[in-house]
Amino acid sequence: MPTISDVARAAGVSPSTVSYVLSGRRPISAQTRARVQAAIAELGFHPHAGARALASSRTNVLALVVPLRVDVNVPVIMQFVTAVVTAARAHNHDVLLLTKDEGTAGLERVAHSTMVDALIVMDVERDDLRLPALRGLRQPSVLIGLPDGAPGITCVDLDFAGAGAQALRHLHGHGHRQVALVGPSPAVYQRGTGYAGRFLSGFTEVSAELSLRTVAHPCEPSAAGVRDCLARIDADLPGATALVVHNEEALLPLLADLRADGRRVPQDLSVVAVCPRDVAVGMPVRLTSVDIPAHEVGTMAVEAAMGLLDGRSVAETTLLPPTLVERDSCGRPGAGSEISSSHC
Amino acid sequence: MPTISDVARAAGVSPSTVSYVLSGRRPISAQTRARVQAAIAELGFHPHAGARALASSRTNVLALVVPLRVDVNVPVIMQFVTAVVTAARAHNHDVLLLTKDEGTAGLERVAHSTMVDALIVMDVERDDLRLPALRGLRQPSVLIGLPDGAPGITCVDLDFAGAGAQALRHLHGHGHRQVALVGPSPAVYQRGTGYAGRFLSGFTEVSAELSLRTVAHPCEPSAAGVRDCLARIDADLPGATALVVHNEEALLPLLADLRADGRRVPQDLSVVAVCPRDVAVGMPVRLTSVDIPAHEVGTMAVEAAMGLLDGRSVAETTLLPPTLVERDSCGRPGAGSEISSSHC
DNA sequence: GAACGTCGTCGAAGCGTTTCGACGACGTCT
DNA sequence: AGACGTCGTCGAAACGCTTCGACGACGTTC
Repeated sequence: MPTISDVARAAGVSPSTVSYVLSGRRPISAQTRARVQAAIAELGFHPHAGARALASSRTNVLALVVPLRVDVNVPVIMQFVTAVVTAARAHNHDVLLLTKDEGTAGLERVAHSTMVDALIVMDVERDDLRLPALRGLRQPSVLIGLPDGAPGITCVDLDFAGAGAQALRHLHGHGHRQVALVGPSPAVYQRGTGYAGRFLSGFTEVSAELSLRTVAHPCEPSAAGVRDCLARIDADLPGATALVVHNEEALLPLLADLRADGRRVPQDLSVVAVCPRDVAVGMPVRLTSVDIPAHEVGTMAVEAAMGLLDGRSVAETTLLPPTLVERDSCGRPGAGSEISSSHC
Repeated sequence: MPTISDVARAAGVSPSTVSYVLSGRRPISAQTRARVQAAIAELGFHPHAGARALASSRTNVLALVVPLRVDVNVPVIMQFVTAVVTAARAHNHDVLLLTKDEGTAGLERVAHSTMVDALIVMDVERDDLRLPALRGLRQPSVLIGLPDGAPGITCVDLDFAGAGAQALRHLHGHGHRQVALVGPSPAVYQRGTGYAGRFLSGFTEVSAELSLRTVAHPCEPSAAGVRDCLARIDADLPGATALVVHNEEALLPLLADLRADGRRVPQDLSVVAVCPRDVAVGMPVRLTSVDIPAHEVGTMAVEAAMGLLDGRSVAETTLLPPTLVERDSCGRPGAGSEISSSHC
């Protein structure tokens, strides 16, 4: 492995000059620069990351903390991850993957040993134990999610309250007056993950504002859980003409159940999903959906981290506005009754 | 941030002594060790990763290359990832996440700049372009998958040929003589990912050996793709009494389709799936399945990497034997016909 | 033409570890 | 009692880079 001194010797300059060619921190004449670059190419020189980190106290590595729990939506997480990795690479950074189950210790380990320049933390809970630890670190951090109170840490997330509101307003606009919310799994609520509650509160507010009849039930993301949840909805709000489904995993079993039940979407029942675009499009019925912009959120989180590292001022909280895309799963209530099989 | 010298001063010893306490590479008296450890704890000392890497040429970081393509099975990938991260942590290593789309360049970047001690590469194709690059690195690598030929690189994977054979033998044992294979998406075959072909070849061999009538079709993992695939099977092998499904994403739509069609599992049609256990169990019908042991494979890959780093000798190829678990989706052909709705 | 900037380069001092050789202090063996 | 190991510790030299101050060599400016 050639070192910077080897390159310097080959180019007939000093090591510092090579360093300045690499970093661009001081002007170097075009000739010298060319010679140095030729030497670098010829020798196949790559600066030693550790040496660099030691001398510059910059690692060009970001830590990303992912949940490995199974009750979270794996494909969505993967979208976040790829977005973060891609965005980080665009800023010449790499990503060190930590799992949430290492908890506070993991964060402190990588931060204290100076393995990373900044941390991005997913699946943040409303009152997350890791927050105090993050505040104590020398490195800045960015949360994907929105804990309670003013966290004093940069946060990026979808505006889930707005999303809940928008989904319901859309159905109201189509004439629906009785709507049920199929929420995430009970475990998500119990854990105190903020987005579930925020979505629900947006939903509930609009429900009150427009005087709608609504119910909301969490839903275990299994065939049985879905059946259960639908049964409860039928019991509590038998006149429901539309469903808002904030539970990606439940989507497919739910649609299957409805079909097996002879309830057609959208003729007998309208559905608005909250999920990534590709999921909405891949369903048997192309679903009208509020997008979960994992890619944007992940990218913004990295941008925020870069901003913090560069000393730029960064908004403490960034909530991305929801966008609802109309597809084929929403109709007017009762529109399909004349052709539909009856349903009590 | 305290340094090793600060610790040494506080404990009244030299920095090298502190280092030896930390690494255990030389004997240190119990007293001294205690004093040093007290000082470490008191000052909250954490060795600087970069300095360590520079001095020892060991980073304690593994690179993990994941595919971020969407035609691969995201939850399974995530299982590999968590297995690798967990196993790596158990060996006091961290994981740097690379995406496959950085290709050869990404591998060389992290390897040449000495960011990692070893590389683990997922989604290896039969004739993978990255293989020559990996061979050229100073760091060892481990493949998850099995390329063609003797790769000269350590490989770990499930024995997919054995899995295909086992699935078909199981159905044969239940009396099935006409069986269709629902394969992965065509993209997987085209890409040359080895496991699809290996599974198919195991399936085909047993088919010939037992003189069964079989067909095999790839299957796009969408509602439409599944319908399509089932239609083709009905056309090519109308007497099929069982399905082997080597396509996790197709599973749910497929079962939904069958149900909508009035074909009950297992009374009218038996199904053997190839998928992780939790997926098989979470389906509307608990599926008899050949397990995809992502956790084991990921762990083994890390163990292999550690072995290589420690200079132990490691088998070049490790194929994990498949395990089939019986659940509720296999019956005898025709067993349910007396109660079933007729089906041509 | 003297004073002053700017530009391009160099030398050297770190950055915080690990590791190798050295070296007392002891115990053990003959 | 002398030679010889072993044990526990130290000092110093890397490891490969960045960065700061310095310093010629040139234009500019009055």
